[in-house]
Amino acid sequence: MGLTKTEIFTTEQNRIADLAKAFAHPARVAILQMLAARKSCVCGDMVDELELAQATVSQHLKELKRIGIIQGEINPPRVCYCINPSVWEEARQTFGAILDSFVPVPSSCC
Amino acid sequence: MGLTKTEIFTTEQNRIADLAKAFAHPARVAILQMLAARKSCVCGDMVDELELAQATVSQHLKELKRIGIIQGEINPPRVCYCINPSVWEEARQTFGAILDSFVPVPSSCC
DNA sequence: AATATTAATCGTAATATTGCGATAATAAAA
DNA sequence: TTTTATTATCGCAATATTACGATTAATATT
Repeated sequence: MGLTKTEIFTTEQNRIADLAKAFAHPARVAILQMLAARKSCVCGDMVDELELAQATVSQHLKELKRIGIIQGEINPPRVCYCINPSVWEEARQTFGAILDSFVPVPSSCC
Repeated sequence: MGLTKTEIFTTEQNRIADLAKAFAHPARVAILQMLAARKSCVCGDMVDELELAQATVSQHLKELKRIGIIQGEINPPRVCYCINPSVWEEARQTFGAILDSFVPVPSSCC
């Protein structure tokens, strides 16, 4: 098939998956690292840093905007992108919670 | 094209992306949540919990094994899956580090 | 008004992912 | 040895993702 059956999972599980998708491609990791470090902010500068075409970078930015983890401010003819602090915090909480929910114990089955 | 240019990114960026992929599909989130809570452990039990075919669940387990975040112990005719504590800890460190690397400041550009 | 700069979008191509039925593999149990 | 139970793998189909050239859109600048 090739279509994720989102309806059989909880809203939370789907949101976790979406937040993880923000980090699930090395180009998006690179973009988020740049924005987190405030190394660059303008789309064109990021295109220069990454060895990817402008259209490709723009597409990754669009996906990050869809998830909500970044926001753009039009400053013609440039667009300045920034991390959305509240969604970044949501990601911190979300990954923190799930990753803290497992505590290793010696007597596990394997 | 459709092929991620892994060679233009750092090993770290590619590893982060891989670890994120473990959580980037709601079915895998559900599997990891079950394993973290030790709710179930055997493949067949997970197939019962999830409304997905056995082949599909097996494929997600394979991907999680490739990433290293789970490990399986053959206990014929069953296979018991568990979280790999060291890779889980790697994920904790990795996501913790990247998510802590951004600190909001009021005077940002957008 | 014409030009230049920058980013978004469109169209296309190729690879990846998701999902499942059918089959194979494995080893215990009868 | 045959049967049963469980999981992995194969083959296929459909959708998603990644990537890029070309074009469009928006707005300063000349």
